[in-house]
Amino acid sequence: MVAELKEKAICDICEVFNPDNQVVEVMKEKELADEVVYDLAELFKTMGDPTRIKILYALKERELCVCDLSELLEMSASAISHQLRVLRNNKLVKYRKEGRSVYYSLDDDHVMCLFGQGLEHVLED
Amino acid sequence: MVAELKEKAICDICEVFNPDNQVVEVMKEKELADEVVYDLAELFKTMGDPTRIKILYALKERELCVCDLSELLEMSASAISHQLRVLRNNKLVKYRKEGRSVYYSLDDDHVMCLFGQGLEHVLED
DNA sequence: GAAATACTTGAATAATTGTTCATATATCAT
DNA sequence: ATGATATATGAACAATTATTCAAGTATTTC
Repeated sequence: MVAELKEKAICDICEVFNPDNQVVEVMKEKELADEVVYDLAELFKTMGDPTRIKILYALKERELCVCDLSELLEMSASAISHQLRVLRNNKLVKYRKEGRSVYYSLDDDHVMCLFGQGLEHVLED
Repeated sequence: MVAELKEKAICDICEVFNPDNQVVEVMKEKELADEVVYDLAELFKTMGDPTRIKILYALKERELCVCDLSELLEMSASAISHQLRVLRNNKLVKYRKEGRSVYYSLDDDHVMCLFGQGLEHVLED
């Protein structure tokens, strides 16, 4: 059962179920296209900051506005807004305006998947 | 069958099979411990550089020595060595000495898992 | 309209980072 | 020992980055 799924898996822990997925193809390539390398680096760099990690984690269940995040992380609204822009530019969060508030939420599931995988690495040994 | 596995999953795409895994527990927490936040950020920051992405990807199947990597990426051995140190410090690669060469390889599966998840995000839309 | 609130943005500054260059260590061949 | 090869490391420099501060826009309330 598990073996069956593993056929298309990149590794034992993280399974990719989408059968005709580009990822599997790209991972088989000998060299990565420069653009892919650059984009990947940008993605990881974006997740490579404690403030942004906290923001993403805070958004894991519910959407929050800038001032919610500002209070939660005990940082200025300006600092939070700057970081949200970085997250937005890298498609890690999306937003929704309501009155004078702007509500942010995670853009897709990949973010928390990466989080989980990262934790696997960090928590081991 | 898949549903059965999904019970313990963090998200639809990336499955965590280890049943008594710390990750699942940590992800349920409201707040992340500062140390975990910092370590996660360090991990992602480490993967957030094109040169290091290329090194990791080059090591995905076979171990390589510094001068192999140096030729492959067309960079000085010094630059490669500096980056390998960063990767070593963050436990993303391990090494093995043989004569005057030092062979580097990926430290564990998580690295390529993160890669796969990262690609999922980068390649979509 | 005026004041208040929520957020964004640009400039400035301090801190961090990637690469280069020079130098150092270790191993091997002669 | 000497010279050559493979790697590591420290200092230096340019480039990038996170936060702060001040000023800007947009929306609501009075």
